Amino acid sequence: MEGRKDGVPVPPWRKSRKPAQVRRQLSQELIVEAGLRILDAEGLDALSMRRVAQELDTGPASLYVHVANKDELLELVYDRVLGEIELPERDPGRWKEQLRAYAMEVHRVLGGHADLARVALANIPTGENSIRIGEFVFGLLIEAGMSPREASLSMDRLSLYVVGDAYEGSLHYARMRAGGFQDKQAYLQAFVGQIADYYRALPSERFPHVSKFVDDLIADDGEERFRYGLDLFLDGIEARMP
Amino acid sequence: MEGRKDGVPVPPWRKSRKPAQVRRQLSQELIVEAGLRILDAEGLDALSMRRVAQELDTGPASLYVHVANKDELLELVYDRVLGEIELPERDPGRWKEQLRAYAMEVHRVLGGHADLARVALANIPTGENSIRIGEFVFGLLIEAGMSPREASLSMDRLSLYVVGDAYEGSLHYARMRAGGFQDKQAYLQAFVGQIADYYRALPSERFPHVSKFVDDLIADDGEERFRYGLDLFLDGIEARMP
DNA sequence: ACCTGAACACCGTTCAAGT
DNA sequence: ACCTGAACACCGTTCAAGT
Repeated sequence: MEGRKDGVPVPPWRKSRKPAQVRRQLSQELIVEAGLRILDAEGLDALSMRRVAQELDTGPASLYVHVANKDELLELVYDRVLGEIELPERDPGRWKEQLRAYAMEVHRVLGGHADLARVALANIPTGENSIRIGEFVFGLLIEAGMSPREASLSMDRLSLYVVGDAYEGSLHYARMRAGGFQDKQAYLQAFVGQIADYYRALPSERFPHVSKFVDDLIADDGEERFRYGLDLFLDGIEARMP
Repeated sequence: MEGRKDGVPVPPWRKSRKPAQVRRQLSQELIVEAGLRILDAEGLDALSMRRVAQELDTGPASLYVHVANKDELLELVYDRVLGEIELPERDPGRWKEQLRAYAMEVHRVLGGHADLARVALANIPTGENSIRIGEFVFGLLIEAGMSPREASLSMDRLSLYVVGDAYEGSLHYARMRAGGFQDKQAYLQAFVGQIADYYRALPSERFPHVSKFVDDLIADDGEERFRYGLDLFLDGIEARMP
C-alpha cells in the first residue's frame, strides 16, 4: 500500500528534484489533515487552498478532485475537530451538570484550534459529529422533561452562545498573532490596559457609568465571562423545565 | 465650497474624458457612505477597497489618505449604522422591558444592513455610538440595582448574544444572495426543507431524537428563536437582580 | 480516474511620482 | 497635503491537456 507509484528507482543524478519527499497519492483525508496542520500552526487566515496544496507538494487545482471548494474543506476540518469531543452517557437527572460540562468541552476544544470557531459560525454544520452532538443535547433535554419544541429552541440558543463566545475568544488569538505577542498573558495585559485607558479618558458627563466603573468593566477574563453567560442560560432553561 | 478645484472650464473637445461626473474631493465621510452603499446593495463580501474606489471614480490607493486600512473603514461603516439606533430615556423600574426593546432594536438595525453583523463580531467596536449604547445598557443595569461587576458581565453577554444571532441570520442572507433567490420566503422554504429531509434520512437507531422530532427542530423561524434566547437571558439576569 | 500548469478575475497595501 | 498609476504578493476556481 505504501511506497512509490512505480518500481523504477530514482536515478542518483535526479535526487535533487524531489528531495526526500516521496510522491504521495492525494485523498480527502490527507487534504483535511494538511488543512488542520496549517490551521493549528498558522491560524485560519493562512488556511488557503494554495497553502494546503503547497503543504502537500502539489498545485491548488489538484485539491479540487477530492474537495468541492474551500467551504467544503473547512467544514471537513471542522467536523474532524468536533470528533475530539467526548460525550458521557446521558443522565437526565443531572441534565444541568451535563449540559454545562458539554458546553465547556466544546468551548475548550474549539479554543484549542486557533480561530476555527469562525467556521462553525459561518456555516450550518451538518457533519457526522455535529449530528452526534446534536442528538446528545437534544435527547438530554427531552429526557429531562422538556417538550421537543422547547428542547429544540434551547439547544439552538445554547450552541449559538458557545460558538459565538469561542469565536470572540479566537479574535484575541488572531490579534495576539498579528501583534507579534508570544505570551498570552502579556498580550491580554497590553490589550485590556489599552481599552481601560480609552474608557477612563471618556468625558464623564456623557458617559458617567462607563468612565466611572472601568475596573469592573475589565475585571473578568474570557473564561469567567463565558461561565457567567452559560449560567444565565442554564438558569433560564431550568426555569422552563416542567 | 462646492465646484471644481480650478476655474479653468473644460474644453469641449475633452468632455468625453470624465463624462457628466464632476471631479469630487475625497473625504472619510464620502468613503464611508460609499462603503455603506455597496454593503446595502451587494453585501459585505463585495465591499472591497477596490470596489469603494471604483464607486468614487478613483483608484484604491487614494482611499489610504483618509482611512488607515480596510478594517478601519469597516469599523467606521459599522459605527455609522449604529447611529441609526435610538435609545429611550432610562427608566430603571422598567429595565427588563427596556433591555428587551434595546436588544430587538439592535437586532433589527443590524438585520437591515446585509451581513454587517460580521464586522461587529470581528472587531471590538470602540466608536462613538458603541460607547453611547454601552453607557445606556450598563447604566440601566446599575440603576436597576445590579453591582457594576455583574452589570458589566450581563451587558457583555447580552451584546454577544444579540450580535451573534444577527450574524447567524445574515448568513442566510448571504446564502440567499448566492443561491440567486429573490424572495426571502422562497429561500427559507427551500433551505429548511433541505435540512428537514437530511434529518429525516438519518438512521433512527443512532439518532432517535433528531430523526423523530424533525418538525419541532424546524418549527421556529429566526425571529422566534431570537426572542426565546433573549428571554432565557433576561430571565437569568432577573434572577440575579437584588 | 486522477492529476496538473497555466490562466482568469479578483484581493489589500505600498511607494515613488505627481500636483 | 492630497491624489494616483503601477507594482507586489497574494487569493479561489476553471479548464484543457496529460497520464
